[in-house]
Amino acid sequence: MKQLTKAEEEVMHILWQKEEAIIKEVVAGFKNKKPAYNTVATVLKVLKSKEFVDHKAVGNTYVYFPLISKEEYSSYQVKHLLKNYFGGSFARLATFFAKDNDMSLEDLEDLLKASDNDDNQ
Amino acid sequence: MKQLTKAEEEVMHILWQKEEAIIKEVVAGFKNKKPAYNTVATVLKVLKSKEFVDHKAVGNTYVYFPLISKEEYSSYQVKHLLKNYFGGSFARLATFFAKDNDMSLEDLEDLLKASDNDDNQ
DNA sequence: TTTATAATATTACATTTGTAGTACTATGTT
DNA sequence: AACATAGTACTACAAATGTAATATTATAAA
Repeated sequence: MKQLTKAEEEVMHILWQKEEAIIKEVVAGFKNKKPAYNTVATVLKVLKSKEFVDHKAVGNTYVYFPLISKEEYSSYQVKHLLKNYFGGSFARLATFFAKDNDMSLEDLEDLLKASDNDDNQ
Repeated sequence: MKQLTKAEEEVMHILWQKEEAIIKEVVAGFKNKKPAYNTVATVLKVLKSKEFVDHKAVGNTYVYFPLISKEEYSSYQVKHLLKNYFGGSFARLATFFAKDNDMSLEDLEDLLKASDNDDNQ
């Protein structure tokens, strides 16, 4: 799987959230500075060529949808991060995170236990 | 902080590992296909302009060294990942990781407890 | 049926990235 | 001093990325 660029990632986040959308809706999905319609169209064309999205004809327009789920891409990202920065060890990442946030490992375990009881988030 | 590209990231990993190095040593640090000397020189120039590395004159040559530690960049990466893929929640990342690796949360906690006793890695 | 509207397709162009050849410079060797 | 060697600097160029203007096409309205 290829890495998403910044612009591509933003568009994907919108598509993941909306599940499917026409170009206009993707533009609308941008929070701050909305890019031009054509800018988004170009990014979507690239994403299509990379097989991250596809589109289907609906009425007289195209509806775009993700081919890669957010979970699949998340998984890829986590693996990359673990492999390249934490020697492939989740424990090492957890330790790092705890230290980086001034927590003890116990704090972190509590946090996990707590989330265990949550309704799955 | 800017994101590192693939080529830049590889060079940074070598510099992080060696702590400092002349260009030739960076080239030697590549595992498989070693890029041309000039390729590495160019990447290093970009990294210098982005303030990821700097160099100092030693004898008649330049020695390159990181300005950003691997830990700082790791921290940035983890934050990005949490923010964009796990709603900023480490617990959610942990849950995802566990599920993605067919582990229960208990397994994960055990794993953390075990690493707790390790010599810090 | 001309005209407006909404959509996609085509084209453009600056910047960044990836890769590297050639030029230049300093120093060590004969 | 002339030459080889090892290093950096300069230049080049294709591909990818980011951004978007303009052109074309297909309907909807007048």
